Amino acid sequence: LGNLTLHDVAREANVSHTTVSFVLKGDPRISAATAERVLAVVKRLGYVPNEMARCLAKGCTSTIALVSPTFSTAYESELLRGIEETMASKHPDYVLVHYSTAGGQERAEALWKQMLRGNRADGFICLSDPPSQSLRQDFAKSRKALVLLDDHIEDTCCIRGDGRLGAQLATEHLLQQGSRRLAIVTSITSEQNQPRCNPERLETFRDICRKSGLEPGHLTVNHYHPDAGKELVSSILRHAWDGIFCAAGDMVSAGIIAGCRLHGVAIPDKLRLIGYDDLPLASLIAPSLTTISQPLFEMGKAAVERCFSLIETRETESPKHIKFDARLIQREST
Amino acid sequence: LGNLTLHDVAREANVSHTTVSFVLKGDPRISAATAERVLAVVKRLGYVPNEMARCLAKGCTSTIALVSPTFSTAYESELLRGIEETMASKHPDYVLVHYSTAGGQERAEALWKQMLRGNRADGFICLSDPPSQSLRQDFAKSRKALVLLDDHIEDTCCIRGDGRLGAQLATEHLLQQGSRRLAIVTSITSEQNQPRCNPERLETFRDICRKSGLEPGHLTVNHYHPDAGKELVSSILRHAWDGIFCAAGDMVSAGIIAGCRLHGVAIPDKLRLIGYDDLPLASLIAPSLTTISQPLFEMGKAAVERCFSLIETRETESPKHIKFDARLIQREST
DNA sequence: CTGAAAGCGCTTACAG
DNA sequence: CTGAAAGCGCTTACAG
Repeated sequence: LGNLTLHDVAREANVSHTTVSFVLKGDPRISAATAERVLAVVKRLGYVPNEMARCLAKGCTSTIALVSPTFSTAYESELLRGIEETMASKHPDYVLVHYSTAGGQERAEALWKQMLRGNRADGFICLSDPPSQSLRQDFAKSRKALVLLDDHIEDTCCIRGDGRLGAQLATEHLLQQGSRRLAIVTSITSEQNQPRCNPERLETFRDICRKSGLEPGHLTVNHYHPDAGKELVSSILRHAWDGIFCAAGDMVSAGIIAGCRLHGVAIPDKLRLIGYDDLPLASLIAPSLTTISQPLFEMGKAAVERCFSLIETRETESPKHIKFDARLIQREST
Repeated sequence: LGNLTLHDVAREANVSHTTVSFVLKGDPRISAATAERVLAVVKRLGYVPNEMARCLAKGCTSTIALVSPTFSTAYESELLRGIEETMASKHPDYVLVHYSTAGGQERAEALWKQMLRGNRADGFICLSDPPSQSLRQDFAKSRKALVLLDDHIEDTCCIRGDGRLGAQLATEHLLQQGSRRLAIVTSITSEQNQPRCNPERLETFRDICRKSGLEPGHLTVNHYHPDAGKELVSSILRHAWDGIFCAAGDMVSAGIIAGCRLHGVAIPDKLRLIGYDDLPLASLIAPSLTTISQPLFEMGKAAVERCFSLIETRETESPKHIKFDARLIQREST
């Protein structure tokens, strides 16, 4: 509706619309003089190509899609920053768009199909539950790049933190500090697009406990919110746990601390607590939170880089898995 | 590349590709029997229409764009939730995509043009600095819906919290509690896509201070991070402020509290502090934070609703400004 | 150095 | 009740 097209520019510049198209993509066949004239018209008219038409004709999109379970996750903040900044600095010509799979398994599946078949992006960076296997095959077929974060599926490129190391550091630290009744807090793996649990952390925790002759406890939450942590406290008291590895993250940990204050449970004297992620929050609450830190910014950067290397080389070789370090940040809660 | 098209479905179902298109959009002209047959083929083949082609042909996109200064802002979390959930429940047929204007004024401007002229969405919900006036005129011309959050530009539809009320509640509360040396903390309005300052909060704070015969102080931060708050503390001590209204939000407030602990400043005895936003954080830190709460979820919902009413009615009448309430949540910091 | 033509995969009057 | 045809705004061999 009143939108400028290539033809408007062409008419104004007295060339064919093909020439305008060539100028815009910098084709060397067009003489400098013509190019300059066309560019001047483009600028004067404020012409911007219609992306839809361009994509349809070219078959690719110049956009990368970031797919996460929700738009509003605090813990991913650094990860997103890594992704954003790497995109902006290394691939300024690409647009990064963010999709949320919120709304249940079915919606998520439909969204993946939309994105994939609707040809909405050239590459996909996924923080959500990974697409199903048949969808992944579609990805491979359609030669779209797919990078999974915090996951480990053999047939797909994955970037993740070292959950085994993180859990090991946390569990051994609790033992060292003298805790003997240990429990882990994880989120629940579920169909409903709810938080999922990192199995590496859980397994490692259990292994180490059992090797030490202890029976590991297991508590679960179904969302990453302080309230979920608060609600855990009565159960923690009932079982008399004295060391909690909150693999569900710092937000839930903060809730546990708040709940303990309400119930008069002294941290770290009666209960030691370790979180995961090292959010800014961790050093602000009282007592401050011992936690496992991952290089989230770097991981985001790596995801973008892998994504583009998949796009550029169209590798078909076995997908690379990249694992990042984890370290323990000790604070007052242990 | 090997992607299914309407023609593949048509061939398989022994109809014309027009018929398939009609079936897909539920045109009543197609008999139930034919429709069923076609739908079965669609399902069997796993056909999904190419969005790019569809958009090009239709001229609209079935997508709403959310535009924010970064993907990773904690304070907007509830706002985003309101937007997301309203989209998912009320407009499941639409796709919500999130763009970030991070990377400076120029990139932002280019992105707006891309989005607008590239025809990437039918409606835009903006949490960033608003597009320039000329861009806004382009929006009007191209009949794209534009809704601004937390802004107040006459020619455009805006959803915002009541900054005057919030500032009034905060300032009067500080005075009531006995503070006499008041300062406000705001972020900086800048070209660089950095945090911007809400002028209503600043003006109201100053007015009330002056009416009470006090000279208002003004501190600024350039990002919404606890560290920025921490750095403010030495300046706070130097000026001996005893009441701070941190209009820059709870994250910065949390940093001020942390900084005060380091410097041994007792809150609220020596310094009273009020934040803005009522993040989960506010009740978790120690001392817990008195703050101004806005109905962020509702505001997000309203933004989506306004956006669709603009799309549906294509109103040309004067744009509506909607203002939401603010209330004071008193906790330990005052 | 430049242009006419076909095609990307859809939608939608229009005709039968 | 169904189909042939034009068109959405680009790109890109191909021809001149």
